[in-house]
Amino acid sequence: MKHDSTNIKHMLAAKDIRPTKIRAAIAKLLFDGRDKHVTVDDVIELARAEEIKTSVASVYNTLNQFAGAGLLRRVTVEQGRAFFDTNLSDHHHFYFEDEERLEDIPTKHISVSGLPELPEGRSIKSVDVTIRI
Amino acid sequence: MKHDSTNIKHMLAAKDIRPTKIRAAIAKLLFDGRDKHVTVDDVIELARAEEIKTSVASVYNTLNQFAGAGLLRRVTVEQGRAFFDTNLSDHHHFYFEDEERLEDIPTKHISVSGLPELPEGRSIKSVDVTIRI
DNA sequence: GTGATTGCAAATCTTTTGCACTAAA
DNA sequence: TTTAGTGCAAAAGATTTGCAATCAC
Repeated sequence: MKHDSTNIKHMLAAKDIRPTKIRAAIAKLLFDGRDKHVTVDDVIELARAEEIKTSVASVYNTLNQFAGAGLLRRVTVEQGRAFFDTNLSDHHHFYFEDEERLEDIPTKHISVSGLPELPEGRSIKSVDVTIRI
Repeated sequence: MKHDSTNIKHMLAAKDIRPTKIRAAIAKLLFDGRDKHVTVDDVIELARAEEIKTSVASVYNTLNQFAGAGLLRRVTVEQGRAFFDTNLSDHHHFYFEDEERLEDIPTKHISVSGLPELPEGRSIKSVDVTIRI
C-alpha cells in the first residue's frame, strides 16, 4: 500500500517511533507502495536525489530501528553488506550474484516441508530460502 | 572420510592446488573426517593450537581458494563474518543466533518444492535454507 | 631459476560509537 | 525544558592488497 505523510506518521507512531524529520523522510522513500531491497548506500543515494540532507550514521540508525520494529526485514545474502526488504509478507529470494541484486519469490512457489525437530527450548525466528543464480 | 597427509596432497592435487606447507596444514585441520563450520578466526586459533605458524592473509587466501575449488562451502548467515562448511553434501542449516553457531540439517528433513521458473539464461548455483532459531 | 606463495603492514569497506549540537514533545 | 535524535569524525571489525622475502617444482 502507498503511504502519504499522514500515514507515515501513523505507521511510525504505531511502532512507538517518534516521527522525526529524517525518519519520516526515509520512511516515505521506502514505503512508496513498491517492494524494494535496499542497501544503506541505496538509501543515501535516494535521499540525496530527493535533496534530503542526512548522514551515514542516521541512515544506519534509522534502518536498524525500522528493522528492529518490524517495518523492514533484514536480508543476509552477502557477507559484506546488509539488504533491507520492504516486503514484509512471507516470501523467499532469488539472489543474482553477478548483479548483487535480490528478487522476491512468493511463498506459493516454494514449499518447505519436513522441518526437523528443534533443539529443546528453541523456536523458529525465520526460515530463509535463498536461491543463488 | 578421514584424510592423512598423503590423501590431503591428492585432494589438493585433484583440484590443481599446489600442496604447500600451510595449505596442507590447514587442509589437515579441516578435513579430519568431522563436519565443521569454521570462521577465519577459528582456523587461526586451530592453527595456533597445532603450532602452525601462519598469517591472517594466508588463512584468507587458503579458505577462499578452497571454497573456490569446491573443497569448502561458504555459508552466509551473518553480515559481518563468513563461515566455511566442510560438509559438501546437500544440506541446510540451523543458525543459533545467540550462539552464532551453525548446525547441519540433512536434506531428507527438508523438502523444497515448487521452485519458480528461473529468469532467462540463468541457472541455479545453490539453494540455501537457513532456519534461524 | 622462475613463477607461485607467504607474511607483514597498510588499505579498504561496512558498520558502530562518542560526543557536541539540535530538534521534538 | 528535558530527553531523544542527528551529524560529524573517529573507531572497530572483517577482509583484501601491495610488496619484498621465501618456497615449490
